[in-house]
Amino acid sequence: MNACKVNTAENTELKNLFRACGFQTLLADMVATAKTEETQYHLVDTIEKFYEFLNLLVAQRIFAIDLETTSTNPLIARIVGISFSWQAREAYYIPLMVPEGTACLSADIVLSNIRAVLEDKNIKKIGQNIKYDLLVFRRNNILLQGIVFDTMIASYLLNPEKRNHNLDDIAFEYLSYKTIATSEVIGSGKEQITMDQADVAKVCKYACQDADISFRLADVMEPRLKEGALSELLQDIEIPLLYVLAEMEWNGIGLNTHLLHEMSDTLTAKLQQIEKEIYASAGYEFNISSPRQLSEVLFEKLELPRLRRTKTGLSTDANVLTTLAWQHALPKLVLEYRQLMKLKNTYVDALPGMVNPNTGRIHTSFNQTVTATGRLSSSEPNLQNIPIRTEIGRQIRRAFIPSGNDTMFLSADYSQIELRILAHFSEDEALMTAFHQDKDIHSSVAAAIYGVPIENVTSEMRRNAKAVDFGIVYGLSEFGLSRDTGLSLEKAREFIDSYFALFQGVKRFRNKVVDQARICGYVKTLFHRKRFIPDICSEDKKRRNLSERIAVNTIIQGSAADLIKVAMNNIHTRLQEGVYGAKMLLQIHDELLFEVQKDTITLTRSMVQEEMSRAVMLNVPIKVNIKTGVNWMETE
DNA sequence: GCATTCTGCAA
DNA sequence: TATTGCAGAATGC
Repeated sequence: MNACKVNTAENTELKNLFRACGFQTLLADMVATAKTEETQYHLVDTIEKFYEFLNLLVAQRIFAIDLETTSTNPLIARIVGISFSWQAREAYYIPLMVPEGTACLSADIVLSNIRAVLEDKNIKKIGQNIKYDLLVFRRNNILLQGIVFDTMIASYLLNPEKRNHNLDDIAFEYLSYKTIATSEVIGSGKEQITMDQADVAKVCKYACQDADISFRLADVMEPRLKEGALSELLQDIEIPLLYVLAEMEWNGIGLNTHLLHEMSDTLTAKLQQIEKEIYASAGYEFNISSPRQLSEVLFEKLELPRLRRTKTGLSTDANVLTTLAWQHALPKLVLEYRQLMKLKNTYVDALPGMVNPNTGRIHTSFNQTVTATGRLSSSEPNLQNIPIRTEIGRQIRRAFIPSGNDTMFLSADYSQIELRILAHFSEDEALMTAFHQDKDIHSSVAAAIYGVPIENVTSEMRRNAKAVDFGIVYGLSEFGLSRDTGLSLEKAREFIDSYFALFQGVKRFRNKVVDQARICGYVKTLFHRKRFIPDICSEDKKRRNLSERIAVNTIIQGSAADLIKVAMNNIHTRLQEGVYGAKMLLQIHDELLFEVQKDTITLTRSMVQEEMSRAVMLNVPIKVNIKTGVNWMETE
């Protein structure tokens, strides 16, 4: 049998996988391959064929669609071709870009003829990472509608911990199908497709395969989702959300690059100054950014105490340096240097380069299939970790600006949403009461633990209580708590004990979660998002403990993620009423940032407030704080 | 060039 | 030796 080409590394990997599953069969016999399967892939490259194709297309109620493009960035990409499949092992490819000198259908004619089908919400579409296609179509003034299935999202819901949800991996997992390697068709896959590298027939084969596989996957994955009670989560939350995320990515956010350039110059001057002081303090010049060279200075030259080790040497992280700062001037200088260098390299200097030349704005990617808990992630650039905690860092937020003088930012954030969800699940009397009475939750917890009236809670008491509240959400240990509060291990243990004595509902909830996880092997969120916890019964205490923390945290963090996704969908629907003059720009886990027309700001404010608060009914109130400002710093 | 390690930013 | 992420610089292969 002629199995497809598999490189050595992949081959070994597959064999190991099969061994792990107890299979002895030869690799070649196990895997269906592109080369041994009968497929009918049609190249639609003449106007006659296109009209034939069109006749078939308009008769379909559901099909898979896939775009070949010139770039991985949908806001730059141009369409190379479009593939369709509405029957297993059969697909059509319409090239829109071909080698120079070759004839090709006009993109205008093709797009204008298929537009009605693409924009018909009653004609169902399937895709792999279809948010991408949605954005590329939008650049071509086509508003894709009727999306009912995304194989990437389906794979994510079936196993959110999987690292790759690319089509090749999913096809192998659910269809035992080994695709033609992309590299065989168009090179490394990261390069742009140029017609010198690949002729149309090859691209056709690859494009048709993707649409075909996507179509077949939907068929296989749908029952799997039903089995896992995940269909509603996909249809009611994730698929509608994909449109919202595409809209947010499309909108982008304005950046005052001039301000950032000024900040960069200031930082450069400060850094040079600190650098000089560090060299003077050390006695010689070295690379401050190199942990290895720095530890040589700190621990060999200056003979400062060696506080903590890493895998490869001595740690020089902020904790270590803060402790060492008591004994020597250098660690403090390095801390300052590191802080400024971090801000400069990661934000101040990097962000201006991410501005899209066509729109003059920053367009992040919101990834829907990355986190194990159901949260979104943001990348290129990550706009979910813009500094806020230190004054100098916070200044960076001033550079994020609304598009014009008639617009402002509006930010809306959930107040203590994770603890409210904890109160909801645990039905803890004390916690529920505190929220019903709208008490400051950390002060309230401090008052209970220290046994003082809430007005007598000191800032230190509150700080410690806050650390425990965080700890509960993350799954706490006395070590972690003592590390965070500076309390002794003994004190930290006492603190935790008294917390659980007072909040017995929380204790019961934790035990219940762990028991459930042991029994079914997974935990579920508010909207039935699942995460498997295979190590929950591990013999290894460390792994077991980690699994228990993961179990508790996933329910809380994941439910909070579900909740804000529902709110985003509902707000998006409301915004389409058209009376608001507002755009959703960013989601930062418990916060939404909007750009709003000044004259509709009151209206938008109350709508956002309403939709976020009523996204789901908990047994405690949901509180939302809303602020407006002329830049992102002013809305904090 | 690519992967790993350390570091540090956010919720 | 607290949960989830992304990214830059140094470093090693």
